Amino acid sequence: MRRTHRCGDLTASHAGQHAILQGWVHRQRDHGGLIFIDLRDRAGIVQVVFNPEITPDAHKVASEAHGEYVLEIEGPVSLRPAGTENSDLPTGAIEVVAIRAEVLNPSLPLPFEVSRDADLDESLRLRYRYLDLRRERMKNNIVTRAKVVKTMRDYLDERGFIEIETPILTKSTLEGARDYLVPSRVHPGEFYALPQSPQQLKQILMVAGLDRYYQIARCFRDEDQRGDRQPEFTQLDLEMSFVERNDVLELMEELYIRIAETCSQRKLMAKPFPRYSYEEALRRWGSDKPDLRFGVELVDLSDEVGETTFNAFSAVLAAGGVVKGIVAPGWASLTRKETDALIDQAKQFGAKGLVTLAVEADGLRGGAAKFLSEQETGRIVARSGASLGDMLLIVADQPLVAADVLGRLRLEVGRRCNLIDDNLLAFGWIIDFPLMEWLPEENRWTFMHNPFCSAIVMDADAIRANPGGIASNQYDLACNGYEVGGGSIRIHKPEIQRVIYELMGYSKEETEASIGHMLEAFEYGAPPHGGIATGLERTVMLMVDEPNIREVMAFPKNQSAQDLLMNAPSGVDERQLRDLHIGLHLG
RNA sequence: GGGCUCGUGGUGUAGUGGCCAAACAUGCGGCCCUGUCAAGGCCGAGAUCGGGGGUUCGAAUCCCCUCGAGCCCGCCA
Repeated sequence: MRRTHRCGDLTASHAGQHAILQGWVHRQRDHGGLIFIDLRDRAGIVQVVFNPEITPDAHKVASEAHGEYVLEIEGPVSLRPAGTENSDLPTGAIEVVAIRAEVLNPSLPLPFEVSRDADLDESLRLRYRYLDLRRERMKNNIVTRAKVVKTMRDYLDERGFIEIETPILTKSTLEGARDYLVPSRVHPGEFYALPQSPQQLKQILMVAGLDRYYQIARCFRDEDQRGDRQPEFTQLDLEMSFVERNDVLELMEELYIRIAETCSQRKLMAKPFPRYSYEEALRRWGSDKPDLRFGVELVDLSDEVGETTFNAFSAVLAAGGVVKGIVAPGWASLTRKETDALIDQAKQFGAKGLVTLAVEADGLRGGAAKFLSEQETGRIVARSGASLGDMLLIVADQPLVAADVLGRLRLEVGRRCNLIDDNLLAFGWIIDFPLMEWLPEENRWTFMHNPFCSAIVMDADAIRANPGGIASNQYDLACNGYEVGGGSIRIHKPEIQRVIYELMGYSKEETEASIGHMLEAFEYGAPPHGGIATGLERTVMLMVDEPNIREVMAFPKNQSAQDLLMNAPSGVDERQLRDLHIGLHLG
């Protein structure tokens, strides 16, 4: 290797050393006489100075170099002349005085500027991802991601975990997201599925006695994109034998504290992480992944309007619903148009409507105000703690709907009122989820977390008798409004596992076809076990304060699941399809 | 599948019916310039305003269709 130093590593302590550097032209400043080039490599930027009177050949190379040319330069590392130091640059005390320069490779004019942090069209960035990744912000994100992964590996290794890989070509599951399928050449008409997570195999590893497993696991889900969702993503997946819920929680909490303290500028809002039951999280913040960085908690106003003649409230209360609200500070000044937009948003979130009541000097203003008695409005204001100039946002609906809609509106309020401190990481555990949830459209039960999650009371008859009322051993890690991860203490007794599938509406045959291999494994001395999986990208997003999962992946796909750099997906050769016994029926 | 927002020189923006045969910054080309660090100064090239159709005396601007992008809802054990 010819290079002697990395550009960004040079400091005053290197002064006097002879350096050979290789890197990219970040910027060039041509003074006609002197030329300055900021040379950049992964470590950073250093100024190189070219003097035409001393080294005319090197100066000529520098004068022809443009942005992103790859240069090799050679010369002494020198303290800068007094008064020309640049304190903004880590290498600003020194410069390299070039005595020789060579263009290793030129660059075409760029489709966008690497040396500038600008908001660019994303399809352009993705098409030229190799240029995008040269930008400071993206480089930092990718480096931080590597640091997070290394922290995870080091930490789990210290605690006796072993990293085990599980197959990428695996079996399709009945429940969950849509699978990515891979046709089998050897078995016509049969398919592998890419794993949505290594869930079943990690449990089988526990049966295998491997005791403490982890994996930085790639997962695939063929669902539509979101800001925090990609078709393929990475999880920290782990599983432990002979543990209880608290063992997993404490293990993960210590890991995430270490990650936050070593990989992020942001500060932990609380440690240890607070724990809230699912019921409390929904009641107070309207979400099972609440953003705990700000208040604006939900208020139950059902009692305050219990006797009301206002039909929108009384009808809902009579049907077993609730009337709940939040206080938006200062929103009494919202225009009619803004208020209408808010109501539309509430409807999009699933509410039948939204009652807005502005707190003004002479009472409450809003469409519903005239239907409420003075006593009622007085009680509402008192209970909610709303002050002059605030606006009450009230939803009357079934408890889950009201909580969900207000939870989303709460985030909107937090954002728009600048109540959120960007510098904070507010982790919290959400525990005591219900084991199962009723699907009215399908007339059956389904699991809340995954079908392998155990109940706190592991009694087959009790579960059968009241599936929705049984508390489970599920736990989620939430942070700043994201679900970072979730896990559970699992079912390790085959007869209990069968009850769950029975409640989900599967026949004995369907159950055997789907998870017969696991049920069989559990007959051979399965240890009690539990684990968790957290999203790596979401973790890194939180550490570097990025709002989008694509910013922490080297080569993400766009909103329509395309890779714009490689141009995937793409058509394939007829011959490949024949080999796979695939015929196309395009609509 | 649905809703919302956006699409103007290479890039990022301004322009919301005539003042626009489109402006600014940056990048690009040329010239000048020996201590800059987003170097500076002067000159120049570069856009049929995503595409198609319509309304109008007149359209980047209004309407319809279409393509593309992003965000959200549905979906996501």
